[in-house]
Amino acid sequence: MGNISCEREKEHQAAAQRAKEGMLPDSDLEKICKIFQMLSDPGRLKIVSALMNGEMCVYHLTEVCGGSTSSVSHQLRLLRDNDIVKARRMGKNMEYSIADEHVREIVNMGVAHLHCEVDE
Amino acid sequence: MGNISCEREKEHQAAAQRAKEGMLPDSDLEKICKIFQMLSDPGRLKIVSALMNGEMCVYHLTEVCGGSTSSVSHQLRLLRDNDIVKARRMGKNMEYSIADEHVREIVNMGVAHLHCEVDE
DNA sequence: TGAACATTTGAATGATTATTCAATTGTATT
DNA sequence: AATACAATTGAATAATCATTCAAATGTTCA
Repeated sequence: MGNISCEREKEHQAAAQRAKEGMLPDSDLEKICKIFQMLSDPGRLKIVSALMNGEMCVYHLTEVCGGSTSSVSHQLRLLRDNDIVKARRMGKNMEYSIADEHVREIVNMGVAHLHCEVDE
Repeated sequence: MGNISCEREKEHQAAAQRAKEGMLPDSDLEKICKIFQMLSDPGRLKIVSALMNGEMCVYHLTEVCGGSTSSVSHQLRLLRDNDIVKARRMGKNMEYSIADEHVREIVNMGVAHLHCEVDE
């Protein structure tokens, strides 16, 4: 190994060393991935960004986001299982809302990245 | 439509109204999704978080992240095509690095979410 | 030019995933 | 209890995706 010839070899080995030492355990990486995965489908992201405006029931979510009640419900189940949204029953309806502030921040960060285009 | 009976019906309609008015166009939603999608695979997230420590070549990335050179290269291609990382050639090697500050922030946010557990 | 190194590519496989449709559960109303 | 409304579920299909292996490209050095 290490048979690499490159001017900046030292910096790279140092970076590699830091990366190895600081690398999160796989279990953590998988948890983080799950959050991103939940936001990586247009339909789900639409639901989440709709909920950023306040609590809503499935009926309204379907009206706002389009698609069938069933597909919205399936998406909500995934979002719920992965703690992106939370739900509570109010009579016949289920009220969905954003699970916590972190989710808001992550989504807002995605939106921010959209507007501020690439630097290089 | 609108035949919903629920105590908080007014709030929900207001939220739905705001959501409709403020909803990002599909093209924007898809762009944001792409970013999240890139970070939603453990292998890719590992690569990205390794690169948070500094520029590295494919050889070192493979050493740090595991897997085959080929799979790392395939993942890097996706990350590159979607502006998560950037590359430049240095002699025989390709040097990869994080594309911009936004990517760093989004990843850091994911890590932060990990430590600060659910509020409710 | 040829040999060795570093990385990329393409095609193929198997695994995950979103959506649809039909059937079902839970709740309120009469 | 029966009806209607709201949401969920499960199975099936089609689409997307990560990984592998073998072959190819680009680069340096003798």
